[in-house]
This record gives sequence, C-alpha cells and structure tokens, in this order.
Amino acid sequence: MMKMGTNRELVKMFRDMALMYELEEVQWKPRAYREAAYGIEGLSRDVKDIFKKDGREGLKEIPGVGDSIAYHIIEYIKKGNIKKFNELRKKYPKEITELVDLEGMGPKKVKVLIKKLKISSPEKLKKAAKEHRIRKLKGFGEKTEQNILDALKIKKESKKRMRVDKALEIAEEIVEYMKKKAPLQEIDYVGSLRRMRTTIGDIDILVISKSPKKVIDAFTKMDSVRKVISKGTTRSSVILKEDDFHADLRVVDKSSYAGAMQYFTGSKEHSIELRKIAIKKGYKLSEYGIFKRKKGKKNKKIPLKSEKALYEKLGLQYIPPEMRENRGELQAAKKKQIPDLVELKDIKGDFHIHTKYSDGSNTIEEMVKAAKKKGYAYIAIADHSKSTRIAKGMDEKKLKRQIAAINKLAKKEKIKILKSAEVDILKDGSLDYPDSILKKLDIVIGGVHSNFKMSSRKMTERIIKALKNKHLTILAHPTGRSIGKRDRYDADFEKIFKAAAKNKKILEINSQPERLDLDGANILAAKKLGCKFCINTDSKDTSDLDLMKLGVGQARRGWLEKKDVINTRTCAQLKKIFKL
DNA sequence: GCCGTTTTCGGCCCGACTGTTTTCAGTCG
Repeated sequence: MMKMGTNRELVKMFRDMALMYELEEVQWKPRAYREAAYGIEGLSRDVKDIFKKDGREGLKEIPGVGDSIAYHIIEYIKKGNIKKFNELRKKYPKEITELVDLEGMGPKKVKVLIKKLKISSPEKLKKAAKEHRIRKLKGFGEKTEQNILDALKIKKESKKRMRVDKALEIAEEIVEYMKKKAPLQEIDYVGSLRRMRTTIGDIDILVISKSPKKVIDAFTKMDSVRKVISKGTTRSSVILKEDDFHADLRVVDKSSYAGAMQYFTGSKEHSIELRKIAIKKGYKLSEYGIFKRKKGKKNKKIPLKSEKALYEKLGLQYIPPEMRENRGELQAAKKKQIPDLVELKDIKGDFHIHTKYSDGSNTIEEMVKAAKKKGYAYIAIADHSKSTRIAKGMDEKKLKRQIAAINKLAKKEKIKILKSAEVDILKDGSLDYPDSILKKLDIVIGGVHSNFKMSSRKMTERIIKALKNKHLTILAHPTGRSIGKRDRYDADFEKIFKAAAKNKKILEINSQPERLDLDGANILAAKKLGCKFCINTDSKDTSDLDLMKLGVGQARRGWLEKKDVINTRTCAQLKKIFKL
C-alpha cells in the first residue's frame, strides 16, 4: 500500500462522489464533498497518520471534514473502500468525469445524455454527435452538437497544466501586445499566475479601459489565438495555438479595478471566504467591488482605490496574492498577523550553481560574472558528486581541482565564492564523498538522485541519516518530485522536517520550474516545525540565475519572511551560520 | 454535509456568456 497515496485516492473519490451527488440532484452535498477534497489536498500529512495519532477528532480538524466524511475516511483506511461510493458508482458509467470535464458540459447535460441516449464514454458521445442524435434532444441544438465535437477534439490534443515559467512568458507577451494594439489604461496578469502556483491552468488578463470592445477585438485577433470560445462586451475567452492553452481577458472601468483585481486573482476558495466575511459585515462583494446592502433599494458602491483598501474595508490586513489559498490567511489577516513576506530584492546570493565541472554549460568564471551582475554578495559553486553519472559527477580528484580553481579565483574577486558540492545521499543515507573531502567544503548540499522507489520507512531513515551527518549543510530538493514526471518520494516528511529543524539543517527551495521543491504547501508545513530555508536556482547556465523569482514565489506561498531565508543574510552573518 | 465573535438550525458567492429559447437554464470562472 502506497502511503501518501491515501490522501490522493480520497481526494479523487470525494470529487467523484460530489459529481455523482450532483447527478442525483442532491442539494449541498456536492459542495461539501468538494470542500472536504480540497481540505485533504492541502494537507502535508497522511490522513492515516492523523487518524493513528488523533483519531476521529483529528480528522475533523481537516477543513471541510465533519462527522460523516470523517466516517468515510475511517472506513477507507480500515476497509480500503467506501460503501456509499460503491453504491453511487454502480448507478453511473465510470467515465462520467471525462464527460463532465469537456468544455461546455456539466452535470445537467451529462445526465440527459446518459438517460436519453445511454452515453457512457467520450467515444459514444462522439458517435452520437456525428449521427446527429444529440441535436434532437430538448435543450440541445445544432450548435451544442458541434461544440461537443470541438471539445472532444481539443481534449484529445491538449495536455495538462502549464509550467509557471512558460505561462509567465506567454502572459508577458500578451500584455506587451495588448499595450501596443489596444486603448487601455492598465493591464495585468492575474489568476493563479499572479499567485505563483507551480503550474498554471489558464492565463487570466485584467484590463482597465474605456473602450472594452476595441480591447476585446484586439485580444481575439491575436496571431496566437486558435479558437475564440466566448466574446462578449466585457470578457472573452480564447484557446491559444501554443499547447491549446486557455487565456481569459476581462475589461472593467477604473472604478471597479480593486474588486476585479481581487476577484480575478482568486483563488476561488479564498474569494468565497472573503465574500462570506463581506456578507457578515453587511456588504456584498463582487468582481465590481464592495457594495453596501440596502433593503428594497439599489446597493451603493463603495469607492476603493486599491486591493489594499478593499481588504481593509472588510476589516482585514492586506493579503499578498501568493497567500490567497484559503489556508488560514483570512484568519491571520483578521488578527493582523500577515507575515512580512520575503521579496526578490532581499536575496543576496545563491548556494546551488553548476558549472562545466559537472552538468553545467558555463565556466566558474562565467557564472561568477553573471552573479556579480545580479548584485549578489556571494555564490556557492556546487557540482554533482561522483555517483550522479548522468550529470557527469566529479570524482575526488576533479573536486580537488575545482577547489583549487575556486581558491585561485576567489583572491581576485570581490564577490564571495563558496566551495560546495551537490553530494549524493546514497541508498544507505551516507554521503558520496569521504569526510576528508567534505570538510574542505564551505557548504555541503545533500540530495537524493537515485533509488527513488524505496519503502516510506527506508526513505525516511535514509534522509534522516543524512540530516544527522555533521558535514551536511543543506538538503536539496527535499521531496524529489518532478512536475508531470515523478511524484515526491514516498516518505514521512513531517519526520524529515522535524529532523532538519533539530539538526539545524537548511531546507532548499529549488527554483527549477520542473522542481519547485519544496513548494508553498511543504514550506508552510516545515516552517511550522521550525525549519529554516534557502532559495536556490540549481543553475545549469547563466540564464538560470533568473529563476530565483520562481523560488521566491514558492517561499511567499509558504508564508516565509526574510528572516526565514538564509540567503538574505549578509556575508558577515553567513560566517556565523556556516562557520566559514 | 459542513459550519458558527449575530446561529447547534438555517444558511451555504456572484455575475457574464451561450444556446436554447421567447424569458431562461446551464456552464464557467
């Protein structure tokens, strides 16, 4: 049995149950099951551990989980299935989620299709559409039939969510293009990109303009647009040629800017909570701003200059976009306990830089020059150790040569160049170099690069053994996940984070877009356990140094302040930490 | 089914767009 898999399986099951209850036309349950799924998704612990430690009451602490759903979770932990889930499953075809996920389809339409045409899969749906059987149904028509065929085609071609670096690039291109081609006062990208999620579902753009029609025309006529899904007087939605990516644009006038920024930045869960707070205070919150509720009369709009003013009007401290995930930030804002988040400009150096000595494509000198250009006070050169053969890891001899080269270069340079290495944490938890070599290094970055598939117990022991090694300074990409390729290792990360805190080891926030490891949720969990962090780029070439902003984004999502991040320290302060 | 500095019962976010209708339901974000 996979360990952390339990959470994922429950999330999937509860989402499916929500959908099936929707088909049953049961009120409110769908929402409750979705909220529970979302609550479980946000956990950094395994529900099994929670149950083992704190029982049913512990489970009920999970946001969205009450008596009934806690019962279902226990049922699943003990028996491996949920009776109610199986009952519902029998009534509906297995592939309903695929049908509902099609653009323009929802539970109501799917239900009619199942009932009237016995459609149970995307294949059967396609056949029915081609045979023009769908247009004859009440509430359906020719257009809907064609849309279904389009949606099936797009679904087939399109891939998963987009990496944040790519989404940033596309969003910036759209913003630049729109600035040139359309009459507008303000344009920003919003949505999950502004919140700096690790992956982006679609690109959201917000515009202030007095001529919305011209703006929307310019948007839908971009060369990069493949299909226009909707085009109204204030909003439009398109599919881009690049990877069939969705982009949405919304135009508002200046008086609605604060409301629209808040609304379109999300997250949805955060916004829903915020609206509930507004209602309690006698207001109504919409994408147009805050309105005073008046019985029998038109609601009166409250002028707001900024998002900050919007939050303050609701009695809250301003919440930075990266924190808006309904993970306790609204409660913190109420108590005026929003942390002063770390910023890119606070970063004074980078501890994880590769060169031609292993798998980097630039020399030490070139990387040093690029770091100086960034205004850094220090960098650490950290190439791979010998066991990482695919990355051309260095043997002891080569590392010694590199150390000598750095010593020589350091004499000429003002920027502090630290000697480091990304040392493999071997299968048994020992490090890939002998102590005699490790002690010559200023910083030792330990990382797992092989034997990913161990039992949870063994992997946890392996990493904790490394964390107890007196030479190790930093734990690189602690969970080992690779976005879209590989899940994090099966291990008890709460134990690992605790061990890191206890042994005063620093956890890396790796800024490579396919890693982003730790990510925001892990960081938040580790911070609560007393861990310290550093944000590294793991650069393979000089342009990779720019990835720092992605790591900072994750740090902010994990509520980190400057003091939590080691590479915001000055050179002098570093000496105390690393005993240089 | 969940939740509570107005509630242990009675609420549960809100508006735009499309396609089908001829005033609105369904879907989306």
